[in-house]
Amino acid sequence: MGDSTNYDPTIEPATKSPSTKTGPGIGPARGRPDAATGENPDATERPTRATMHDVGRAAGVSVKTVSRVVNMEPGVRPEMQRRVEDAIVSLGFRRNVAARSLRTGHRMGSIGLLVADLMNPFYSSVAKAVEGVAARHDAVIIIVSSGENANRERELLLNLLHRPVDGMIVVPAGSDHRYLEPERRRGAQIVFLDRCGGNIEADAVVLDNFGGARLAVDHLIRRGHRRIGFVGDSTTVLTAVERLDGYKAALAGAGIAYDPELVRLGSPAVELAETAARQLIDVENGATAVFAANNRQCVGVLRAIRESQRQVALVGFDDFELADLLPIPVSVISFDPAELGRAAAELLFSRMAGDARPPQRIVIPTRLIQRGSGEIEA
Amino acid sequence: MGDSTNYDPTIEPATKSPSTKTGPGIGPARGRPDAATGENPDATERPTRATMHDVGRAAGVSVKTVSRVVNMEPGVRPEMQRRVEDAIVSLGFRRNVAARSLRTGHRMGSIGLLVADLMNPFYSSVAKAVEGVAARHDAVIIIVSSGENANRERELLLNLLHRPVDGMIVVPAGSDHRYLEPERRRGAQIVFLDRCGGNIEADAVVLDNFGGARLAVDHLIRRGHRRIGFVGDSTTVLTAVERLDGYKAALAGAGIAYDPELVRLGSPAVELAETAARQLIDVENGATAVFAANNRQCVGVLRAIRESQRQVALVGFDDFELADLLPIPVSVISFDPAELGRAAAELLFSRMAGDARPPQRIVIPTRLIQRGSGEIEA
DNA sequence: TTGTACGCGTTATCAG
DNA sequence: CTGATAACGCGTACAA
Repeated sequence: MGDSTNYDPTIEPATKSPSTKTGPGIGPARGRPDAATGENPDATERPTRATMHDVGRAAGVSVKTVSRVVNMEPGVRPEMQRRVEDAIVSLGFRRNVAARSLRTGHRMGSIGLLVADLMNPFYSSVAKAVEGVAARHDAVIIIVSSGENANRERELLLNLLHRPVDGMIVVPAGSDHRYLEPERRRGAQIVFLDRCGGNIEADAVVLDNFGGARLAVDHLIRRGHRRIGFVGDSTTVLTAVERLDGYKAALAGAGIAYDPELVRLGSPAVELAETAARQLIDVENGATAVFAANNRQCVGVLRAIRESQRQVALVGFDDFELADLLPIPVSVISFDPAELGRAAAELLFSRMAGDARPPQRIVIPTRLIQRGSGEIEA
Repeated sequence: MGDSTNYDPTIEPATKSPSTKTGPGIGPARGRPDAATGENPDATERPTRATMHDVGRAAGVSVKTVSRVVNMEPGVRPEMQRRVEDAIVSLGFRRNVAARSLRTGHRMGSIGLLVADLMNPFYSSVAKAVEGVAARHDAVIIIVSSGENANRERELLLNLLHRPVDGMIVVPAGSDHRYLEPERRRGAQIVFLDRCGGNIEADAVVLDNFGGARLAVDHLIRRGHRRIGFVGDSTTVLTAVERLDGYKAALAGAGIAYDPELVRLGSPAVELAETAARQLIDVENGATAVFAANNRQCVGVLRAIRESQRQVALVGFDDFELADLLPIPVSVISFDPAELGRAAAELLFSRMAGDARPPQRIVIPTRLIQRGSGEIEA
């Protein structure tokens, strides 16, 4: 799709005037650095970017010397150095990263970050943390979002890997990443975040989903609840499975039978979660407490509870701003999303620097924050 | 800074084994496509990425034919087409975007997006919208954040423009962008978002800051308030000035004297805004209402009001999630951040496609949403 | 219809 | 210490 809207159309030539340099056409132009050492008298405007050749010509040196200065290689006479540096600033020269990477193998100074939804604060925090680490390594991040679509994820991943980027941090939507095996063999560095990759041995930085969910449900059970609802992602998402397992384990630990009627799984949209929660609490013998397995769904459940007449306890997974300012402050399983991003980014850059340890699996701990909503008694 | 932590160190050679192809060293290697048409018997693993040459060799055709297939140019015999396509999938070949752009002028299929803070929902929404438009044009976005630092902004901007990217969307932190003039003359496309660029004639997509602020304060005045506080950004930020002007205009329209004591300007950090708001309301003859000029500061004011004993009216600029679920639902000046991002991105892509109209200035309207907090009477 | 010979801007090799 | 020159992977005249 999107072919007709591609901005790489054939109309371009009309816009761009034929380059004023590099000679009139084919053939070995600029073979000689132009005997005239002074200014160039022909051009009133310079439509093209300055290259190392331009800098060299302006400074009266060869490209290699310019390259040496730019890359801070040793062995350049101070005077040359200064001449080149002056030319660089006066021409506004900057190294072309694309051309550089072409030559050196692959170091674009960019890493890819694939998330599900940029607007989710969880991913924003991750992105910010990743960007921070990247900046310290003089790299930038290319962010794309899959919208939880496995096909799109695959397309974007392969696209980015072949741009190429130096490495990738991936919050996977799909569950089968065998297609990345060839890329990894070719040296692509990939770190999974929040969820492990499927059918692939790769680094991953994840949360203690099981433990966190168990903690939440244990807490509700201790408050006397026995009919505890679960609103979470579809089980195609690994984290959802783990959180559901934690929920089940807590119930089992208290001798409470698992009731599928109290479990609602679906896409992490606020509206859907709200509907689901309504079905759990606004019924006879409904849930007296709900565990919301992610931040979006927690908001949905919150809205459902507000509309309802009943006092329903709630614990969410993933903290959110203003949770403490609500009429009934929301208790949550909390962790630091930035920590996830940071850990993943550090691991990635360490890999790119040559770290060849076997695939790591880093688990970020979670903890319970009591604010009121989870402390409502049954 | 960051030199020592650069991940482009000299240790790399140890990691990468000398390429198994491209011949043993200097000289015109691969001048002949290797008479052996079948498989290559030497390598047990392939550490390098497949190139068009590899595909051509595997399919028994020349690079040009591969290029034709890849770019869907006409004039390739169906059989060739199939052979090439088979080779492409079996080798996992993808066009190297960097190399391509090097040749064709500059079309990296990537645009830069500079924001102040990725974690601010406002910028997240913008980023998501921009990414959506970019995706429809088969482009990706490189996101960097300035942290409201003008020097860093300049560094990042020039860095990105010389990577190169095809275009940039910029939420400026600095107030002087003359350094972008040369870049623009060289054909760089730059669209400013939320705030206009300084000392430069360029496209901009902005909000009706003046009108929105005036609307908010008018509303409070109509409720009988005469001591209305203002918490906003430092006046180095243009939007802050405009919103302050709107505030002043509303006061003037009602014959209320402007009192600098009621105005607090500073960085958009929640904690700072909270402190500032406290100074406005927890004093004798303090403000009975507050206008918070951005979403972060609104949260700060909210916290201050909650801690205070007094009933203080509040209107914020920029809506936020859960505003309607708070004990006193927050009235806001609302607009669609996604609309800003969309408009800026569409304009940018239109420019890149050759649109040469004079610089545009697109203003996104704002409106008041009444929820309760702004309707508290004086 | 297909292949050959460049050149894009940079880095690396090897002579001067 | 410095410079000529060959790649890197791809697209484009032009020849075959």
